[in-house]
Parts: sequence; structure tokens; C-alpha cells
Amino acid sequence: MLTHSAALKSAFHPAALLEQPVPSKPASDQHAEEESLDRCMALIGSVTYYPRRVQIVHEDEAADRIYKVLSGTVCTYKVLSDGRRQIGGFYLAGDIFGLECGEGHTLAAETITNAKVLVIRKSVLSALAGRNAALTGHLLLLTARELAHVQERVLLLSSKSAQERVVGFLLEMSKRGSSSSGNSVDLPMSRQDIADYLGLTIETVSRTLWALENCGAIEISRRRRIQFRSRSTLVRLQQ
Amino acid sequence: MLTHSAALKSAFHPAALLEQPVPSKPASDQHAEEESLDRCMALIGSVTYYPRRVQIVHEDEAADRIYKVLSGTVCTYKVLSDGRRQIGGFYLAGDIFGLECGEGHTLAAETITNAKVLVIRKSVLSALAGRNAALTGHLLLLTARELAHVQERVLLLSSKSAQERVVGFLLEMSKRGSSSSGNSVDLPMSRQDIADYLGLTIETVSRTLWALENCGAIEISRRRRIQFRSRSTLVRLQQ
DNA sequence: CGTAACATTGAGGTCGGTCAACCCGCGTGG
DNA sequence: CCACGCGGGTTGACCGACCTCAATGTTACG
Repeated sequence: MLTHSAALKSAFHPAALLEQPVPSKPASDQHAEEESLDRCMALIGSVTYYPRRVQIVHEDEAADRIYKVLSGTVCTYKVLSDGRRQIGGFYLAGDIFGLECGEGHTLAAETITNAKVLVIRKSVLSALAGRNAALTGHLLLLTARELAHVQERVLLLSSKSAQERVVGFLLEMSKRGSSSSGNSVDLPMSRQDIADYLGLTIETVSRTLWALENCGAIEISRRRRIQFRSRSTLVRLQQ
Repeated sequence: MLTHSAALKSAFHPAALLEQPVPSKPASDQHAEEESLDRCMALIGSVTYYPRRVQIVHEDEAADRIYKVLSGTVCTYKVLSDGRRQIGGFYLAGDIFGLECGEGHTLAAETITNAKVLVIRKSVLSALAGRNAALTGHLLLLTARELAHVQERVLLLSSKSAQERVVGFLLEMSKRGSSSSGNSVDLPMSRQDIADYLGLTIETVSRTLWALENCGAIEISRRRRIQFRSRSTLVRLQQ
């Protein structure tokens, strides 16, 4: 496995700010504020390019950074003592990870695909936040959102069947995915990643997908491209 | 803790601040700051007493409040469409719940035992936070901590056996519990609550506890009082 | 003492894990 | 061109942990 050194690092690139498309009209104050958080992070962070399947964060690393995915896909994970891996979450372009508190509870992170990541030092951010209370407020909002998301996942993992989990996953990815062009999703991750995310085995994921295809709910082309044939069936199966 | 001799509900009681014991020496800045958050919440919140097994928050309720448990035990939960209940977390004296973002993702909350709860309106808190950036910072810290905690739970739920879950639960409660006097825990919640928390059935929880007792790791007296006979065995079984 | 809520115990079924074989696409190298 | 290996994915047979259903036991409390 590759290490950090493989990554190309481009420190401090204010010009990137200008490249960002400015929305014609902010939908609300909240949006405008989030926009300002984005700009702030772009200013004080540094952009790094990682190839696929490299570790960005180690499990016991001091967590004084947060990360924003600019392109590609990243996952956070933890390796259990018996060697099994649990994926904490997938992060697509625009998502932020590393928000969880760094009291030894840090998850590791690695790239699923090639990825462009904005790395922000928390210390710098909080120095700014001292002067700008709104900034901390946005971080709080993001963290609370992530918390709600993880709690949803707790529900999914603890009391749902394999089929419900897989269906839930597909619907979630289709909702989030920039790569979900209307009626299909391009999954960037392998079956193993999905299994580790859902707390299942790779075989069960495979079998469940086959079952979904068999009952006409989806169609699988080129392994990682899922087409939705009957969304209503999926929603029903998800319970 | 706050000692309030008010009736059912007491709004705005600045005198209460003076009653709070001041730590002889703040262990760190962080501790001192958390203290200040506590005081702020005590100032703007109102204390409410709930009997056992009543709902504090409904599932779809607008989430403009956060709650601090002053005494007793509370749990958050969600009821699935098939009637099964998933418990999101248990909150003991000193814990805060309701931090998750209110975008329709709210969990319901109900008391396990009689409970004294401090209710704080988010709007009031954030109004204060506008002037005091540190305040938001503490909320952020708390939320990040909760996030880390829930992520630990995701690991526990997705890839551990029934025994590992139960053992993990017992150790967690013994670490947190004020009612855990040294070598035993008094569980405030029923077997059903534990089962719903761990994503198991009540029967499995019961059988697992029996197995733990049988192998000499614990001893069960009066149903909800668990004595630890061999902590090392438990830690080993937890993996 | 009697009742009801809570908890334990038992028998049997099922979902998903485990292990193993196989398939498929792809790059490499002769 | 084929042979080969390799990583990722699928398929099948079997088994065990946990769920389900049902009966029984225990505790709390009037």
C-alpha cells in the first residue's frame, strides 16, 4: 500500500477561490454562511491529490485536521482486532470528514478512488473562529448533521435485514451521488467496501444484489453501475 | 450538580448559579470552559421533572431544544415501521441529548426512570453564542464527542456477536454509571431496553447474561444489579 | 395473597456467515 | 495469438448464531 509521500501536495492556493462558481442567488442566509465557511477553508487549507487506495489518516493519528473532499471518494474505517474492517462512512465531493472529536477515537481514512482533498488544520480554523463566531456555528451545524446521519446508520445496522441494508445503501447513494445521473448510480466502491460499510459479507451483498435484479427492482451493468428499474419496489423493500 | 428546590418547572433562576460548587482547581482550560457552559445553560434553561416511562420528545417534533439530564436516566429512540424500537442512546445524570441536527432526523426521547431534566432552547443559546464564541465552541466539542461515541456504537453493532455486544454494554455502563459503585452496576433500564439498544432480542440478552454468570465473569443479584467477578474475563470476551 | 410486569428457559426455524470453487476482465509477457 | 496470473465478483453447500414462539418463573407492589 502506498503512503502519504505518493501524494502531490500543493500548499496554499488562493487562486482556487476564484475558480469556485458563485451561486447567482443565495437561497438563504444559511447557504450564504456555508459559502463563507467554504471560502475560509479554501483560504487556510491546502489542496492535496491522493491516488486511489492510499491511507490519508492513520487510526491513532492526532486529529488536528479536518478534510474536505473536492473530488473523488474517500472512506473512514476502523480495523477490529480480528482483522475485520468496519467502514464508518463514504465521503463524496463536497463532503467533510474528520469532524469527530480527537480523544483517541479517530477513525482512519483512505481513498477509494483518486481524490483531491482540502486539508484544514483545526488550530488555524479555531483561531479564526475566535474572531468569527459564525464560523464555529457552521462547524457545529455540519457536525450535528453528521451526527444525525450516523444515528440513522445505527438504526440501519442494528435492526435491519441484509436486503433492507443493501436497498437503503443504494437509495442513499443515489440521493447523494453526483454520479447518479437520474435513474442509475455509479458506485465508486468495491463490493468489499459495501460489505464493510453495511456490516455484511461480500457474498451476502452479491447475493442480495442478484435477488434485487431478479425481482426486477434494479439492473446491474458493468458490475458497479446500478440502474433503478422500480424505485417503488426498492422503497417498499427498505421498509 | 444543580440543587433546585423549585416546583415542577422553574424558569430563569440566577441564584442557582451561586449554589454551584466551584472546583477548587480547574484541571484545564477546557474544564473551566465547560463549567461556564453549564452555568449558561442553567441560567437560560428551565428544570422539569418527569415521571418514569414518559415521552419527553416526540419523533417528529421540531428540534429547537437541547436537554441536560440532571438526575435519572433518559433514552432516545426511534420506532421502525414494523413496530420494532431502536434505542439511540442512554443518557445519565450530566449527559446532554438532542444535539443532533433538527432537519427531520429527530429521535424521540423518553424517561427510563423518574428524571430531572434541564431544557434549553437552542434559539436562546445561539443568541448568547453570537456574543460568546467560546460557547459555540463547547457545544461543538460536545457534539463531536457524541459523534465519536455513536461511531463507536456503529462498530459495536455491525460486526460483533451478541456476547461481545452485551459485554461491551456492561463495561460501558460501569465506566459511565454514577450508580456503579466500584465493582458492580445498577442498570436502570429493562432487558427490553438493553435489547433494543444492542439490536438483539430480549431472550438473547437474557441467555447471554446467564452465560456470563455461568462462566464466572459476573453475578446477577436482584435482576438489574450486576456484580463484576472477573473484569479481565469480560475485557477478553469483548475482544 | 394476587396480579401484572418483567425475566428466564426451551424447542425449532432461518438468515446470513464460512469455506470453497468458479467466472470474468485485464494486463503482461512469451 | 495464447498462456498465465491476478483482483474482483459470483455461485453453491453447509452450518451455526440468533430469532421466534411459547411456556414457565420471579419480582414488585397493591
